[in-house]
Amino acid sequence: MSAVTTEGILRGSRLSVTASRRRILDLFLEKDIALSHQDIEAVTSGSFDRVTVYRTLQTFLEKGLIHTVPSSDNVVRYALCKDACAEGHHHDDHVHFVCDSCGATTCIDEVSIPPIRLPGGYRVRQIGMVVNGTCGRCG
Amino acid sequence: MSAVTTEGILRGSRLSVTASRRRILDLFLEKDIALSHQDIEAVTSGSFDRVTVYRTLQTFLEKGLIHTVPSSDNVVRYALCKDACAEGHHHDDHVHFVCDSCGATTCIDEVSIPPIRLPGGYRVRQIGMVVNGTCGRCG
DNA sequence: ACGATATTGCAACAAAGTTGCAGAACAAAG
DNA sequence: CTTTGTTCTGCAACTTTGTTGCAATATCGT
Repeated sequence: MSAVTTEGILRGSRLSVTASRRRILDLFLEKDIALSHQDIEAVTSGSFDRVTVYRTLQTFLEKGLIHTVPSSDNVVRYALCKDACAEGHHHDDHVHFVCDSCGATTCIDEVSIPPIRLPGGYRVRQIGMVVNGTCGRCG
Repeated sequence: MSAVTTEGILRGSRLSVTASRRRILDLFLEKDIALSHQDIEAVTSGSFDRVTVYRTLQTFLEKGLIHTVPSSDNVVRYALCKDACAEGHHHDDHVHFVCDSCGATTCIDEVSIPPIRLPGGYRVRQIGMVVNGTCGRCG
């Protein structure tokens, strides 16, 4: 298993390698937290068109490179998928953490979501879990 | 403990009782599912100004009458708080269910969220859980 | 280096949410 | 039931966020 690099991920995705894709993917690898469209815009400010960022995120989603993170505000955030994710079918059953202090959203891959029993009639397909609190850096 | 009524809730909230507030609160009680701004607009279509709906939801939030429900799309949905919620401080540790089929988001008060252990450094304040699947009516 | 294909930027648009302000509705008191 | 101070609503104008079509450009395999 090779180190996870921007180049490697892009090659593997069978997508054309372009400056914007490289840059955005770089950001995810470097920051290692979930990023919103706005976050990305703020950092790359003007290097690419707004539309390009939207489309890049959309493409990454479809190719299974990133997944969306549930949130209570109205902001969609995306995070890098780890190995187990494939196109269309996400292996996304890890806990997401949102720090009250620094606002960062991180995937906690070490902790998987506990099973749950629902009242009769409900059929469970997927479970999402978001924990709010303070992270190691801020606590 | 008295029955939960629109009038009762509004009185208790120390807010002025107005037509729009009564109507919106009615909707929550009647539907018993989480509603987005758009859902409300669709039903009340034009009875009130868009702005009034935004402000009413905002006010209800602040007074602790409703809470936001985490979701994976970019839509903020609100649900009625049960007894335990107070102004500012929500007792919101129940499971939310989103039906793939009918799209309804419901609060499952019967099931509380299992405790969880995070790696060192993290401090937990609140946990949110969203289950996707099919509900009793659709399954 | 070339040609087919995929990607980008632009412009225009649509949808979602916010703000200030004047007029209307409300609640409390007489 | 009327007055009065306060709160709420609707309007208009605006900002932000997200989408679409199309021409120009960059990418990739050969």
